[in-house]
Amino acid sequence: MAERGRPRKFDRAAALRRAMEVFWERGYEGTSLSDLTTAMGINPPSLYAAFGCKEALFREAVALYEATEGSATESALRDAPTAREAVAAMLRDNVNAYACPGKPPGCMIVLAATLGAPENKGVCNYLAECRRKVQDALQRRLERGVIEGDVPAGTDTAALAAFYTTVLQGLSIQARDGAPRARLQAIVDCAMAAWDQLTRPPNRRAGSRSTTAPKRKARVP
Amino acid sequence: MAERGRPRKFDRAAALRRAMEVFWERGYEGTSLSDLTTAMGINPPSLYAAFGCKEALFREAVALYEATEGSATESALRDAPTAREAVAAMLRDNVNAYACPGKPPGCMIVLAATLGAPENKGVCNYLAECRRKVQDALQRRLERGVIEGDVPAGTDTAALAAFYTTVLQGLSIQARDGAPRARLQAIVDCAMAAWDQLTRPPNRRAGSRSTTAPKRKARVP
DNA sequence: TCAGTTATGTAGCGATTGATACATAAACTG
DNA sequence: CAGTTTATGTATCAATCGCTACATAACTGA
Repeated sequence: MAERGRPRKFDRAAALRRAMEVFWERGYEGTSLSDLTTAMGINPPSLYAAFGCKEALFREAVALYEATEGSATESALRDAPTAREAVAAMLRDNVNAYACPGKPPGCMIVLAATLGAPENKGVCNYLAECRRKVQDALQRRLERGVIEGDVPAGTDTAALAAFYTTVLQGLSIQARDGAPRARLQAIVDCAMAAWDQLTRPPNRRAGSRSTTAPKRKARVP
Repeated sequence: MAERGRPRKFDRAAALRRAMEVFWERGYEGTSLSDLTTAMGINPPSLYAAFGCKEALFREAVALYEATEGSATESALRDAPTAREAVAAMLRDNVNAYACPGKPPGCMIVLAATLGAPENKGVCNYLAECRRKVQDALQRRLERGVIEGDVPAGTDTAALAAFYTTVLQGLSIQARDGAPRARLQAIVDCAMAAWDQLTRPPNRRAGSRSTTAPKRKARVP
C-alpha cells in the first residue's frame, strides 16, 4: 500500500486551509483561480490534480470550515445541559468566532455564496443545505429539551429554531459590516430575552398575538 | 432647453428596472454585462452612454430598489404611531416583500454583494452603508418612542436597533433558502415576543443577564 | 439645407476567466 | 537497471469578462 509515483511537493491540508481563507474572505465568485494558486503557493495543474476543480475545492473548503471554524455550533448544541443554554452557547460561541481578530468576520457558510450566476447555482444550493442542517440540528436540540423537560411541551420548536437561526445568520451580516464583538453579544442578549416568552405554554402565553393584522387601534401617548 | 441630438430609442427607467431585477436575482458579481444588455434589450454602447459603467448602473439599481421594493421600511418607521408598532410593521411588511411571488426572495441590499473580489469592494461598502442607514433610522425611531413616551427611558435603543436589524437581515437569508411567508412571519412573531422584556426599565429587568459567562451551574431536569 | 449633437449597431479591444497539453522530474516496483 | 506511476512547471487553451472605436442614423438650431 505504499505511495506510487512522484510524491506531492506541497502540504495538501495547508493548501486547503489557505483556499478556505480566501473563499471566506472574498466569496466563491469573488475568488479567481489565480487568487487561489497564489494563496496556496502552487500552480494550476497541482490544484486540479489534488482537488478536481474550483467548485470541488470550494466544497472541501466548506467542509474544513465546518470542522474547524464552524464547529462551535455543533459542540454547543451537543454539550450544553439544557436547550436554553445550548442556544445561548451556540450564539455566544459563534459571536466570538465571527469577531475573531485576524480572521474574516462572519460565517463563511452564510456569506460566501448568497447569490450568484446560474452556472454557480450548485454552490449556492450547497451552502443553503449546510444552513438548513444547522437549523435542523437546532430544532432537534429543542425537541430534546422538550423530552428532557427543560422546554415545555407544546413549544413551537420549528419556529424557535427558525428564529434563532435567523439571528445567527443576521449576525454574520452585522459582523461583516464592522459590528464589534460587544455589539454582537448585545444582539444575542436581546434574542435570548425572548426565550421565556417563547417557551411559555401556549394557553397562557401573553405576547404571542400576530403582527400580520393589528386588531386594535394604536395607542398614541 | 429642448433635447439635442438623436433621441434615445429605449425607455431608460424600464431598462433600469430590468437591470435591478437581474442584480437582485444574481448579485453584482454574478451578473455579467451580457446578462444586463440582454435583460435590458439594448447594446453595450447604449448601456454605457446611459449609465456610465457596471458599478454606476448597480448603484442606480440599488437606489431604485430602495425607492420601490425597499420602501416598506421607511414608511413603516414613519407612519406607525408607536415604536413597537413601527418595528412590527417594518418586519411584517418586509416579510411580505421578501416572499412576494414572481420576485426574487430576500432583500437585494442584504444579498447582492456580501463578499466579493477586492476590486469590487466599493460595491460591498456601498451596500453596507445602505444597511447601516436602515439601522440608524430604526434607532432614531426608537429614540422618538422614548421622547413620545411609548418606550421607557433608559432603554438601550442602540442594542434594540441592532437586534431587530439583525433579524431583518437574517430574514433575507431565510427567504432565499426557501422559507415560506408563514415561517418568516413566525420568526417575526418570535422577535417581537422579546419586546416587553427589552423595553423593561433596566433596574427591574429580569432576563438581561449576559450569556458571555454563565455564573451559576446549569439546571439539569 | 447644413452643421452640430447625441444615440445606435457592429465589431472587436486587451485582459482575465476556469481549465489543460505536454514535457520533465521524482518516486516506486521488478 | 528499465518500466510504471504520479506530480510539477511552462505555456498556453477557448471563452468570457468589462468596455469601447467607429461609422451611421436621427434629432436640433441656425
